[in-house]
Amino acid sequence: MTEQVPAGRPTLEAVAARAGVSRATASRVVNGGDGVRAHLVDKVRAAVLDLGYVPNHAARTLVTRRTGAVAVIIAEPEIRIFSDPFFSRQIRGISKELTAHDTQLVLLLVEHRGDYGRIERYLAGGHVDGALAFSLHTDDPLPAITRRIGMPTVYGGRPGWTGQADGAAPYGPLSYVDADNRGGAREAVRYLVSRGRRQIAHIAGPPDQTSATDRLDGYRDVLVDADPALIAEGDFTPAGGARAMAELLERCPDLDAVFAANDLMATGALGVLRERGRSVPGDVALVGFDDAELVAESAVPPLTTVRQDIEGMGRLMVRLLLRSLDPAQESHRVPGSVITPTSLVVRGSA
Amino acid sequence: MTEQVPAGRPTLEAVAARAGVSRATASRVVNGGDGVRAHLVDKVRAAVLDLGYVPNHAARTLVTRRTGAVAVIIAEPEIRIFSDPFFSRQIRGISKELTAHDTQLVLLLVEHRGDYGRIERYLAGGHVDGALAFSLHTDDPLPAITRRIGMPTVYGGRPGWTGQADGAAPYGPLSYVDADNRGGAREAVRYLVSRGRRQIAHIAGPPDQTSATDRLDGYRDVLVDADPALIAEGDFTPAGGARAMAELLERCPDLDAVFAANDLMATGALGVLRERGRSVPGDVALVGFDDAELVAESAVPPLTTVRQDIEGMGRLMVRLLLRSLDPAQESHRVPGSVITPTSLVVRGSA
DNA sequence: TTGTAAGCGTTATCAC
DNA sequence: GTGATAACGCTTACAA
Repeated sequence: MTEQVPAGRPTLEAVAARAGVSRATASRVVNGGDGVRAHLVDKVRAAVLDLGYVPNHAARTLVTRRTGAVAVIIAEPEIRIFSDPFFSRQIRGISKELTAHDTQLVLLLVEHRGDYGRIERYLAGGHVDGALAFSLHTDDPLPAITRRIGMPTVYGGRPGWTGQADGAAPYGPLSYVDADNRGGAREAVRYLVSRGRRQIAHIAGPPDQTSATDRLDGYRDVLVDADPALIAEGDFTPAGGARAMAELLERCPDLDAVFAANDLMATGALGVLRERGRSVPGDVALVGFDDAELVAESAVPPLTTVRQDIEGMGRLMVRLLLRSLDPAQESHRVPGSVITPTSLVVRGSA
Repeated sequence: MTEQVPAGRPTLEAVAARAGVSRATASRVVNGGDGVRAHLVDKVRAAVLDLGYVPNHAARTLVTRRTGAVAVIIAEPEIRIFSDPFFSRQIRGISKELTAHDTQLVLLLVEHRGDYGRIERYLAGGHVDGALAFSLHTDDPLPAITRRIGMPTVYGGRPGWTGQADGAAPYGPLSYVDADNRGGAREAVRYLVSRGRRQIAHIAGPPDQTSATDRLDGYRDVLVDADPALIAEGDFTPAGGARAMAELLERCPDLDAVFAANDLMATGALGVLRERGRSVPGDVALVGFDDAELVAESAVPPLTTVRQDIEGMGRLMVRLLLRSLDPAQESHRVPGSVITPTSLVVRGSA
C-alpha cells in the first residue's frame, strides 16, 4: 500500500513537500517566518493556502506544552449563573480579550460540590494554560486546587480570605480583579445624604460574598451609627430584594431612601415600594449597584446606580492571566491584583 | 545527565515502571482495563494513585483523533447574548449533559461578521469533535462553514432555510432541536380566545429568527383574519416590547389582550400598560413565551406564559451530537432533528 | 538560512 | 494476556 490518496487533513509534511522545503522550514513559516528567506516564506504560504493547511493543535500542544486555552470556571450553586447580567458582561469582556490573544475559552460550570473532582482532573490534565474564576464563597475549594496543581488563576472579585498570612503559598497570594465596591457604596450613600435623605436603609447581598460585605462596609463608613434595623439581607435576586424591602418597610416605615447592593435587588424593592404606594424617588429614593444592562436603564423609574466597568474587568482578568503565563515577563507566574474604580450614574430613582 | 528527578507531571511510562508492567498494559488499565488480569489492574491503579497520574490530553488526542470537547458557538450580534435567560438555561442543560459524558465545553462567542474566519480556523484545527450553535439568522455563514469542513453540528432552533432542497449536502440536511413554537403560540392565543378576549394583539420577535416567525404563524393560525394593525414587531428585549406595546395602544386603543413572543418583551409591555393605566389582566390580558426564570414568575402580576423545556432542549442537542459522533452508532454523522413540546402555564397576567 | 533528527505522551498493531 | 514498537503531527536543538 503505497501511493495513498491525500487522506485526512493536510499535515505540515505535505505543505513542506509542496513548497519544496523541509518540515522545519515550513514550521518556521507557519509560526511567523522569522529567519526564513522571503522567497521561501512565500512558497510555503502559498502551499498552506492551496492545501488549506491548518496546524494540528494536539500535536503542537504536545511539544510546546501550551494549549492556547484558558478555563473559565463559574462556581455558582445558585440559579443565577448567567441569568445575572453581571456574569454576562464579564464573560463578554473575557471572550473578547481572549479572542484578541488567539486563546480559547473553555467553560466549566460547577453546580455541585462533587464537581470539583472533575474540575481538578481537568485542570491537571493539561487542557488549559490558566484559569479564570468567580464568585468565590468563603469556603470555596477552588483556590486550594489551583494552588496544589500550580495552575495560574485570576479571580473575579476579591476572595473572602485574601488577607490571610500565606507567604508559603507556591505562587504567592491569590490574584484578583475587583471593582471598588466599598468606595462605590460610599459614594452612593453620600449622594443620598446630600439629597437630604435621613433614614437611609441598605439591602445587603449574601454575607459570604465580599462584593456584598464590601458594599455594606461602604454604607457603614458613611452612616457610622446607622440603626441596624435599617439593614436587611437579600441574595442578589429581585425576589430577595423584594423580601428585604418588605422587611425594611415593616421595621422602619419612615425610611426615605434605600441603597440596594445590586440592581436586581433594587428592581425587586421597586416593585414592593410601588405596591405599598410609596413613590420613587418622591417618598423613597433608591440607588442600586452594577448599572446592569437591560435592568437599570429600563426600570421605571430608571435606576440611579453605581456603575462598574464589568466588561473591562473581564478584559483585565485575561490580561493579568496571560501576562503571568508569558515566561518572558517579569511577572511570570504572579498575576497580581487590580481594583477598578466605580462611578455614580444618576437617573430617575434618586 | 541521567538520574533526573521526576520533573513535570508523571507520564504513563512512570506509572508502568512503578507498577512493573509495560506502557501498553498501563494504557489498557487507564482506559478501562479490559483484558488485563485483575492482579495487574490493581497494581497499575495503585501506581496511578500514588503518582497522581493524569493522562496527557494532547498526546491522547494526537493518536485517537478525538478531542473530548465540543464547541458551543453563540452568534448573536446583539447585546442580549447571555443576558437573555433563554441562553443561560440552554447552556446549563448543555453543560450538564456534556459533563455527564466527560466532554468539555469550548465557548465561542461571535460578535462580528469577521469573527467567522477565526471560528472556521478553530473548528478546522481539530480542537473539538463537534459543534453546537444557536440563533441562526437567515444569512448566517455558519452552516456553510461547518458543512465545508465536515464538522458535525447541531443547531438550537430551527434554521431559517431548513426547507431547502439540499440532498447533495455532505451530511444531509441540518440537524436541530427546537420547541414547538407554532403549536405553543396557538395554544396561547386559543387560551386568550377562550377567556373571552376579542382584540388580541401580538408583539412579534425579529422576523429573521424562526422562533419569532413560527410564533407569529401560530398566532395567525388561530386568528386567521386578524387586523394587521394588531401586530407589532419587537426585538425580544424589554425595551423593544415596551415600544411595540406603545405602538399597539396607539393603533388599537380597544385591544383587550396581548400575546408577546417572549417574556422579556412581555415585561416591557407590562410596564407600558401600567403607565397608561390599563390593568392587567383586567383591561388587558397578557401572555408571554419561554417561562423565563427570574422574569415570568417575578413579574407583577406573574406572567401567564408558554413554557418550553429549555434546559431539556440543551441536553437533547448534546445527546444528538454525541450520538452522531459515535462511529459505532447507526446514526453516525447524521444527528437528526427533534421538536419538543410546549405547555401553557397560567399565572396572574391572563 | 536551512535541514536533520530527536523527542513530546499516547494508543494501536503486531508478535509472543 | 502482555510487551515491543511504530505511528500521531509538530517544534526545536543542533549540524551543516
